[in-house]
Amino acid sequence: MRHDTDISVAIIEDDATIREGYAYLIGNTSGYKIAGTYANCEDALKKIAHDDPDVLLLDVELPGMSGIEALPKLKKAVPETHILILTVYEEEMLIFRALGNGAEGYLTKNTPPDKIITAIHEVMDGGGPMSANIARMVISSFKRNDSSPLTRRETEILEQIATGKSRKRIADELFIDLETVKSHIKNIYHKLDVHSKADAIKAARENKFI
Amino acid sequence: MRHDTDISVAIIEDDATIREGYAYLIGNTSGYKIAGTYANCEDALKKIAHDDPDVLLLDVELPGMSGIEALPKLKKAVPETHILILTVYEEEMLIFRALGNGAEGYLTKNTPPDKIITAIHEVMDGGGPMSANIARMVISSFKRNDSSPLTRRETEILEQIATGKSRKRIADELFIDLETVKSHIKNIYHKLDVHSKADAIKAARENKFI
DNA sequence: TAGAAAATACCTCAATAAAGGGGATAATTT
DNA sequence: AAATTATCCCCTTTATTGAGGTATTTTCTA
Repeated sequence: MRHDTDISVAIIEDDATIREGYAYLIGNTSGYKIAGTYANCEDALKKIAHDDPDVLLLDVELPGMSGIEALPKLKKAVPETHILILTVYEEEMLIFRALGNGAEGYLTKNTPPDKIITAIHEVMDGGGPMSANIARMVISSFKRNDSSPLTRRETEILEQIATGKSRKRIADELFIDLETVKSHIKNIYHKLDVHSKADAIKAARENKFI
Repeated sequence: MRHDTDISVAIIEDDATIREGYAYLIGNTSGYKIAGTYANCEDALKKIAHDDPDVLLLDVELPGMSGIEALPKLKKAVPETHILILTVYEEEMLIFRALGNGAEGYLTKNTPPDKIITAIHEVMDGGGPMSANIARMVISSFKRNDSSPLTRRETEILEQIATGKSRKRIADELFIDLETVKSHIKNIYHKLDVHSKADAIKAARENKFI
């Protein structure tokens, strides 16, 4: 039985078998209906405003425009639609680019059917469904390196430098002398074996010291 | 029945009722056992190395040392233990500080018992269990503002500035003239209504333009 | 409680970067 | 065709940076 309150779902996926599989799964789940299915982003961008789905399942590797490239355009076409990435790719770069471009969830393709349905519901409900390993990667991206060579004060000062503040301003805000800040920076550079602000920030970020 | 392969769980929670409730739940679930329960972090830090749990459920609001302060010390005491935050607090600041300090999951206290058990298993398995709203906050933290006033090039240059690079270096790396970079910066400052690097970075970060 | 580590402050120096102002003209996009 | 974006050029003045030192006080921690 179909209701007006059914959650409408659209799919962008180039593999016809997979696409129809998902459509079959969702179309036959009570409370859900299919608003449209598209084999590529170009096609989707033409039709999606009319179909206006509640949730869009988006593949990232597609012929033509990639799912990630299409994200901002899709967001513009259907701002209310919740976009859920559904892909085999698990590279950090892709995940963070997808989330940065407006994806509200990220599932890998080994996700069992019932979890996909749950995720659709969750994203509608203000959640951020992620596969377990994706969630761990996302959490890891926050984690500081607990064996940093920098002292607490040095870390604090390098963080301030990374916000673009001048040494003078940092000194003022930390209520210490400019010369003290300069000493700390000197020590930071020695420890990180760098000779410039940019290199220090780069080294510290790569190693999660800041 | 208890096995050597049971997942051992410890709990730091000041409310005795809640603490014993969790202990009862976990102790009576097949495949799980309680390694220890503590009412505060000071107490936990004394005993946890001996109890050596696989997973630690950690409250953030505690008398004495807070859970977040204790995180690095706990990590040091039991580096192999997976730490799962279990709290009523949902402030962004707390969440990001907890994850930055080594928490591998974040659950709110309305999480039903079966989900807590699942989360314990998940964190052991390399996942990053989070309550739905926490996951959304975490995902949102990655999302760029799609109505930035900055052009693509301006955004790119401001990102480079935020890495601490000099204008000259940015010009070299983008294969454009120093004067071009200066023009872009001029326009960025105008658009963001700021008069310095630090303020531009701050404004852009706050508004998720970069 | 002694020694180590961290944080603090001071000095000099040359080189570079930043910020603000004024322009102009290609190259894209819409 | 108009608007936006990207590019390049000139000027000035002040502020910042990075590198070389030394030295004191405070705070851990073994």
